[in-house]
Amino acid sequence: MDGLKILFADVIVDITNDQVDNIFEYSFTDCEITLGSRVVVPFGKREIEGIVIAVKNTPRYELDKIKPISKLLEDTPALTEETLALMEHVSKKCYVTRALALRLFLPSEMRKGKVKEQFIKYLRLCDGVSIEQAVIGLKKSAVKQKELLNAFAEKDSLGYTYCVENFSVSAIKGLIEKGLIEIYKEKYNRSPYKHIETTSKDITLTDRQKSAVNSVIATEKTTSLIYGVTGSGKTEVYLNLIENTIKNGQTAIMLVPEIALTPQMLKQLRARFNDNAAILHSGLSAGERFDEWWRLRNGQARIAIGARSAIFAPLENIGLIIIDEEHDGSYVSESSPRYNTIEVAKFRAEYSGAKLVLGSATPSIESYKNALDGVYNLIELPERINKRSLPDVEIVDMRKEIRRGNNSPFSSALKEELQKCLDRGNQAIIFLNQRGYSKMVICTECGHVQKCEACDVSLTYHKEDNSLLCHYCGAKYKMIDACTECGSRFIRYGGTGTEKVVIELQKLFPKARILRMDKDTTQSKEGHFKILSTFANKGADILVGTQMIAKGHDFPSVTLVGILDADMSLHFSDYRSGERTFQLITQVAGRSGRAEQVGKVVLQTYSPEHPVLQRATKYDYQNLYKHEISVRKATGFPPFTNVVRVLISSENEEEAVKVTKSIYGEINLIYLENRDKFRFLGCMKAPLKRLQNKFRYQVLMRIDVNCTELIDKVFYVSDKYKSNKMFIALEINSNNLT
DNA sequence: AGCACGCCGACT
DNA sequence: GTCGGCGTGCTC
Repeated sequence: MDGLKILFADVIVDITNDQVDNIFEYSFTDCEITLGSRVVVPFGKREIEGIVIAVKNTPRYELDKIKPISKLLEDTPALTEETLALMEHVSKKCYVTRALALRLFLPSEMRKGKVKEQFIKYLRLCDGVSIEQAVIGLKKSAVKQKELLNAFAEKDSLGYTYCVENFSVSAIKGLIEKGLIEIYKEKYNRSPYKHIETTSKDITLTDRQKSAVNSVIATEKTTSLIYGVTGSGKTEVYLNLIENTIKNGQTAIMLVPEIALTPQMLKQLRARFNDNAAILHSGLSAGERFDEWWRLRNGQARIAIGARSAIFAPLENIGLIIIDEEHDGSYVSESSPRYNTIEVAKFRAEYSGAKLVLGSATPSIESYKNALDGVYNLIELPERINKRSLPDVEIVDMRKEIRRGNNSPFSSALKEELQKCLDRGNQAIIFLNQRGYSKMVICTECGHVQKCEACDVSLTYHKEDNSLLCHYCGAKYKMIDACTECGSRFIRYGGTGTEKVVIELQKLFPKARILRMDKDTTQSKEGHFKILSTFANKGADILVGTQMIAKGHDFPSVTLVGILDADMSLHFSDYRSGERTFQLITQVAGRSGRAEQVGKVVLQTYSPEHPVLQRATKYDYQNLYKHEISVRKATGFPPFTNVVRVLISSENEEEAVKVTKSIYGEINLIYLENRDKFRFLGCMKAPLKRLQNKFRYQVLMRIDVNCTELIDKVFYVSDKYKSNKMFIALEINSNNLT
């Protein structure tokens, strides 16, 4: 019989090393093995997990060297033709091995194979058993057994544990022995955020929302950009689009910028689509993520929701991808593979013929340019629902405050507004982008600043556990009581962090209940969710927090937002600092006055006349865009070029310098041949010149867009220098070049 | 990534 | 003389 016909498979083994970034051939006869199957293969002397990326009749390799596949891990192939193609794409675009790209598609717990499916036991009547007849057959004394049998009149199956609690083990056993009932197992899905209540409100779309929905459906363009002010009801548009997609029998991906935003989005999705929505993000437990992943893979759930990594959701027949707050920096991965979520989404959308919807109140300069150029379908939602006005933004000049002798983190204007807000029983949000107590610890005698031993950065004082933390490498030191240089006991704290703000606020408003939300208070499981729901349920009056409170949360009672350090991001030497600052202010401001009451924003700054701040107070995105785009065109920055950095790091500084010079030399040759395509080329120390004991150098360049082949060349000349002591990384349009 | 092979320093 | 350091190379 030719059922035993030998087939051959191209396999990617799960080893992320450049030297094993090859396709290995194996033989098999098991017809269950197909494209995308996860398998175990012999590799050298070991057994390694791998993925089948092709199946064929004839091998490329010499027959006697081909080993057979050891086993098939799951019957359902983990990847599909589409996700395999995407894997290849990511591997090429991000300059990473296929094995590393593959990991994006699988829940990490699936690889080591540790997490098992969980089963739950149920009881049901055996086939052909009638309750009435069975009850007659029982002895009179078997009261419990009779009760249990009768319980099946209501339901076909009962939970095993439920029966044990309500009847008894012996009753169950008795009935099983008589052949009347049986135990069966069913897969149990550990579903996250079970306890969140679903708010289902019937919503009628406004005309503008309706036409937005129609426009996305009608356009022949793949990508639509919904440019809608905060509170313009973008979410409702999304929900309608998803509904439409599901009705068409297709699937959808919905991305939000932060894990913290998934519960509230899930709430709305569950209200509309029940358990048709599955959540995918790193905040879930291993088991939860595993189950949610499989619910999507086998079609039980057809809507994937999550932060950026959910773009790799195992869905087939995708009809819609939504990226909310598309301008957000979190959509660009900061570690390898350094993928850009929007780029990945475009690939998936084009491959599947799906629609891609980008939504933002402050679109990225690049996206807005694409929309104006007609590459994207532009949809505008210029009005807030119910025509509520955006909150008033008041700029406070902190230089004047200091001259007046006010050294506290709060201006008198902010204090007044806080008082008013609290008196009225409303809630306030205080935003500043610095966690800990103080940014640095300085000796007043010799001026020495405490630094991390492994990195070239000052340490942040955390009062809560009386420690000094390095925010870059995570190192923790004991707080000093004397300067480590001169022994002086006079130590000053420089730069205010959230911890200090809470303490100072508590002094000013002793009766106020204050919550803090930053990386330190959200470490526990569902930590974000707990803090946010406490605040939403008015369990606190003031919420102090970093970046993570800026995004998308809806707190109807918040009428005041204080931005303490609007300058922080403004004076970064980054071409995007203006754009980022504008986005941040608009976003934080959007937290205020979401219900009936008019909101207020107090923006504290040392440069009140700065045009970006001026435009931000007027929500003047149009002029911000005009200004930014002309500057970038003139100076050769994205979206007209790509900023490419080759980062060279090593514990040996001399070697790093040597390699940097060699790489620069080689890139310079490329530059000389393509002068017209380059806007800049230079090599220098990285802004953060030492991190985790490694010295960091960089070759920086800006290359015209559409010249990706030049970036490829840069990669190949740089990558040669990589070794186990010399780290080389290529970054394209990275968010922060530290 | 591992594991084997291979070529030079300090030990019973 | 050997045990063992980790540099280099290979895995279908």
